[in-house]
Parts: sequence; structure tokens; C-alpha cells
Amino acid sequence: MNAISNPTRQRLISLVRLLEQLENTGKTKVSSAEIQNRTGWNRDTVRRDILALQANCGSAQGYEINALKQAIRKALNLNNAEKKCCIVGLGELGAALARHGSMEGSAFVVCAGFDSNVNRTETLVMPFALYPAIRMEQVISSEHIEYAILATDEKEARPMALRLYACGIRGIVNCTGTVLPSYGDVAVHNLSVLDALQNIASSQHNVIEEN
Amino acid sequence: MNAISNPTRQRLISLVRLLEQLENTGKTKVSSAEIQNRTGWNRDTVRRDILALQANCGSAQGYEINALKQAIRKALNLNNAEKKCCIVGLGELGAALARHGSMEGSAFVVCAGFDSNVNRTETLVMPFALYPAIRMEQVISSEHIEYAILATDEKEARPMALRLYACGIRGIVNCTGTVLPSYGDVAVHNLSVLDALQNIASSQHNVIEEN
DNA sequence: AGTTGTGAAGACTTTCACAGCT
DNA sequence: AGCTGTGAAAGTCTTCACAACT
Repeated sequence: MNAISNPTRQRLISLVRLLEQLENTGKTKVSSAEIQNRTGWNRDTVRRDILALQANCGSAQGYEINALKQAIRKALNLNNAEKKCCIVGLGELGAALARHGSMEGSAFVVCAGFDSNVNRTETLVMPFALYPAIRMEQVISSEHIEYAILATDEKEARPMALRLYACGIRGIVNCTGTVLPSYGDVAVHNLSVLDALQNIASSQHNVIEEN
Repeated sequence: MNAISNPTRQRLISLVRLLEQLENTGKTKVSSAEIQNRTGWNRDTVRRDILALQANCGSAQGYEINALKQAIRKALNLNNAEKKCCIVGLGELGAALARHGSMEGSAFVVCAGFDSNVNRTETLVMPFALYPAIRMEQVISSEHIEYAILATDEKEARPMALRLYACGIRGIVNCTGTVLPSYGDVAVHNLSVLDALQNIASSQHNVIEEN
């Protein structure tokens, strides 16, 4: 029972999305070469990733899309009962992430939102319950919420994260600019548009210097 | 002139943010151990990362924060003239990213927004010019825009990306759910809250299975 | 005690090369 | 021709261990 490595897991998670998009075009088979075209990942790497699933869904005509999708979901535990999450911080970004909700069809459901501005929680209309931040620990515990999407402004990010660390949550997706560490059993994943821009720009800079 | 590796570059970019936050608390020195506490990165890795800068800003009392920050910025080309970017797709998410703008103080400036819905470009108020999507290629070229933040809905993501590939841009930060590859000289960085959630959840799943 | 800097070892990932199959 | 599956090689990254210094 080989564990699936981190890089492989990240690619497989994206691959599920790609497979869904390919299915919508009516395709039923896909080759590692086509996946390479669509994602930029080397085809050998793609085959190794799929091999790690031990799913046996490939043939000389390529992989069976539906079988592969199910195998990934099963291996990564992504088709189980709905995992509850909440959004912390209902500013413009938090509200956009909440409504934008590309979560449908996923194993996750947003079931609560918190903001320290009571005005915000009383006037916003969302398809889930909103609470003042002071009730956060209580609601997370009573509703058995496991994941948080953190979208406060930068100043509130650390204090809110410290509260989240302490209330039995399993993971945080941090959409604030503040860098936050994982803490004990609480996994943190930092997302930042600016970091992404800087990564692209500086990697191109270094490429130029190599020549 | 050793090139800086990808993992190192990503950490250094986040490290700059952390250093800024530490500076705001009045600190002037920081050790690799404290960086480990704040980020979760192993302290040996932190030291190696900083060593790659060849900046010589460490002593037995730790690193000089300001010198380290400048060294990273210089090595990664993050303090140069403003690099222009645009936002493609001005739905709720695009608008939030535009205004939320944690870009101030960075090497980037948003200077245009595009949407295929003319209503949107005419009624939204932003601190930069808005254009109908049909003018995208023309504006990107005439304004010398180098980077794009893609925030359309999923259906528009691929066609918009294909247009961006073709108009001389250097990089795209893709905030749509659609997986997009880098293409030629155009680097793409995919950002997804759902992917981040799934990563956290499935990594914890695998940890449990290992026991 | 603490710190950085660094060679060496270890662990991990990707890529190559090719067998076997359609 | 195409494809997957896979051992082996190559490449990359992290961690260990410790010298040198405050």
C-alpha cells in the first residue's frame, strides 16, 4: 500500500477536473500524451501518477476516462460524504468565494460564514448561515465543520488562524496575504495571486539569466 | 551563478511577506528557527534557501531582516519597475481580486480589466480602465501588459486563455476552475480553492491509512 | 546555550528506454 | 504507427551532522 506522493496527489486532483471537462466533450478515452498537451505535465510522469493508483484502467488505446476518474476519487477519498467547511471573513473576496462556489459536485459543502463585522453577517445574503465571528468556535464545534476558507483582511488573518487552530478544525485554505504555518494536526494551504504572479515573473527572469 | 530552484523560489517569495510582517513588529533580526515556527519549513531548508542568494546577510545572531529582504527581492527581480497586468473576467471574483488588490507595494500594477459583458465594463467602477473583451488583444499590445489574472467563469476560461497565449503576454494566473497548461513562452499558474481543500483532505486521508 | 554555513548522505521525483500489447 | 507498464538511471531536494563563531 504505497502512499501517494505529494506532487502526484496534486496532479491527480487537477486531473479529475480535466477528465470531467473531457467527458463533457463526449470523449471516453484519453492518452497520457493528450494529458500532457492539456496540462504540460510530462507523459511519463502522468503514467507514473496513474500507476500509483493501482487501478488498472489503461490499455493500448489509452485510459478509460470514467474508470480513471473514479479510481482517483477513490484513492484520494474525494467522493465520500460531504465534508463541511466554513468561510471566515466575508469581505468582497470572501463573499465572492462563497458565491462563486465551484464546490458543487465536489466532496465539500460550505455551511457557515463568519465575520467580525456584525453588519456584514446581518445584511449579506448567502445560501448558508452567517454568524458573528464571536460565535465561531461554538458553531464549528456544534456543526462539526472540518475545514475553513480564510478570507479576512491581512490584519485579522493571524488572530483568526490562531482561533481556528484551537477549535478542532482539520485544515485551512488561507486566501489572505499573510503567511500561515500548519500547526499540529491543522494543515494550512496558502493561496495568493500575488505570490503566483511573482513566481511566474521571477522564474522567467532566471531563465533569461541562464542564457 | 547557480539558478534558484523552484521550491526555493516559492519559499523565498513567501518569506519576503513574512519578513515584512516581522519588520512591522519592530524586529530587525530573525533566525532560521523562528522562520520555521512561522512557516513550517524545516530550518535547514530555510538556511539552504537563503544560502542560494549568496547574500551573506547571516551572523551568529541570525539574519538581518532588511538585508535579507532586499537580497531576495534583488535575486528574484521583484523590486524592478512596475510590471503591468490585467484582469480578465470581471464577475464577482474578478472584481474582488481587482479591488482587494494586495498588490500595493509589489512590483505589479493592475492597469486594465476586460469582460465579454459590456454591461459589466460600463457599470463597474475600478481604479483602472475597463474594456469589452473584444478589445483585449489591442489594449494588451498598446499598453504593453505582460501578465493576466484570469477570473472568468469556467466556460470562458479556455477560449480566453487561447487568446491570451496569442497576444504576447508572459504569464497567466488562472483563478478559474479549468486546468490550463503553460504554452510556449506563456507561463500559467493554476490557483484553485477547491484543489487546495482537496489536497488537504486527501493528504490527511493518506496519513491515516499509513498507521 | 544559541546561531550560520556546508559537505555528505539520504530521500524523493522525474525521465529514459524498452518490453509487450492493439 | 500508437499505447501502457516498469526497471533503471538521472536529477533534484531535503535533511543530517558538525565545524566555526557569538
